[in-house]
Amino acid sequence: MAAPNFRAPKGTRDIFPPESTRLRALIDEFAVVAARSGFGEVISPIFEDLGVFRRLGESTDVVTKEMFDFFDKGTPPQRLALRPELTASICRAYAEHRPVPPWKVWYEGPQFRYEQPQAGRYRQFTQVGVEVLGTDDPQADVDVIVLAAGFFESLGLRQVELALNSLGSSGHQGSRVAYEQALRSYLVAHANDLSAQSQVTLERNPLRVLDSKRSQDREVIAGAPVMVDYLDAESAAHFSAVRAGLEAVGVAYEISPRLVRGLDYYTRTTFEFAAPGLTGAQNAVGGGGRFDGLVEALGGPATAGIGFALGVDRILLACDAEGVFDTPFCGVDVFVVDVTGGTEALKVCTDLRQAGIAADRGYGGRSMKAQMKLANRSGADFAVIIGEDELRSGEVTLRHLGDGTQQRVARAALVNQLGKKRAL
RNA sequence: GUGGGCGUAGCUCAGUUGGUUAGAGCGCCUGGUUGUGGUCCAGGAGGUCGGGGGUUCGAGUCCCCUCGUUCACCCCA
Repeated sequence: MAAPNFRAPKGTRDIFPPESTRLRALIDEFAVVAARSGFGEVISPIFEDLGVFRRLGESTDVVTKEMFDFFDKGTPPQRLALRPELTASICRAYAEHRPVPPWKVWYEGPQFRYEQPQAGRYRQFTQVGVEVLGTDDPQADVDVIVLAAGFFESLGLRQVELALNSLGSSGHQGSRVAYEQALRSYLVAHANDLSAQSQVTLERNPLRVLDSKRSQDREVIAGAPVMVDYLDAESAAHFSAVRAGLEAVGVAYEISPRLVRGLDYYTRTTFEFAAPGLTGAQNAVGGGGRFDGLVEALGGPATAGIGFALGVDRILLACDAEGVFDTPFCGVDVFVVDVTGGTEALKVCTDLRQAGIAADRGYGGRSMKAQMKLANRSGADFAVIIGEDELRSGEVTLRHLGDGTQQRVARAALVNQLGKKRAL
């Protein structure tokens, strides 16, 4: 392969049609589903003060080693970072502007993590998500989960599995603290049977050990105390209300007592969507939970929050695996072939486009044969052909590219004709 | 950050134990007479074999480094 001077940076890629069309369609579908549940879109900056993301927790990899951070040109320079996720940005926006709760927002866009790329894992990736701030009503949790499940369904995905857990309340009196202590002492007692990596993880955050996929750790983890047994009364009630809500609307789920999400801010409800159709280890297509302390950690008022983020790139892979959500058509309706110099194509295309008909034409005054090839490739149903004859008589030839039939049509009647044919 | 696989035309790939001007299919371009695509036929363009260094009379083929990619760990979407 020739060696171009530049390539897309590691872990990033260029997305061309028709894949880009499909990605856009997926985001559009999400926008429709979210709006239907009363969510409005928030467009926040792609970079933030590094401190915003520091609040995600100093024991998370996302914060400690995966941040794309840099200094701006101010005096003194400000330390900024490309967003590794959007929940923190949304909470910062809430703390800054104090919208009236409950604040229901959805978002979409690129996020950045300096990781080792892999199938379904990029340094720049796209997520869609929602957050509800300002209520800890368990039915908000349910609404949010049902929204995600409904979105998967609207794409045609059938095999997405929902795993549910509660991490209990955080804070000094919270049940999470009691559980962490119990878990830590259990794991410490069995440390000799854990893998070396898990022993390191244990120091940092015992909860994360539950996430280990190493076979060596399996036995110890299986015997570990379970969060659900340590829930305080309030958290337990919240959890069973969420479960009751899911059952009321018929959304299937599985309690997954070892589901630990990677970001430290999660409290109480946590959940994850997995697509078993995806090969490899990257089969989580989305996840979320409560982050009741995050707004406060960012300097805002004590505010409950619940939300999720879905990985667009992985969802598309899951759609491929199930053979659903086909790439939408991304061609034009009509292709104009002009062998009289091109000015007629210019005029006809302009007329068609003004009438709302997608039209394209060839450039460079190529032969009719070459232009017909372009017409064929464009995906258009019709070719409008303009030669010297048509030019003289004020007509065009309208050719149906499917069956090859064609007819002469007066120039003035073209838009009308096409409108009628397209309606068929 | 750690380990394994891979890296030949735009795409998917062949390239014998290192040996003459590096190939195929698809795609692209131009033709197949006088204005017509999608099928068919014939031509053509396009590669310093990811990049750099080394071994050798000679390397796409061997060695080292590097970059990218892929799989796994880690982590997460």
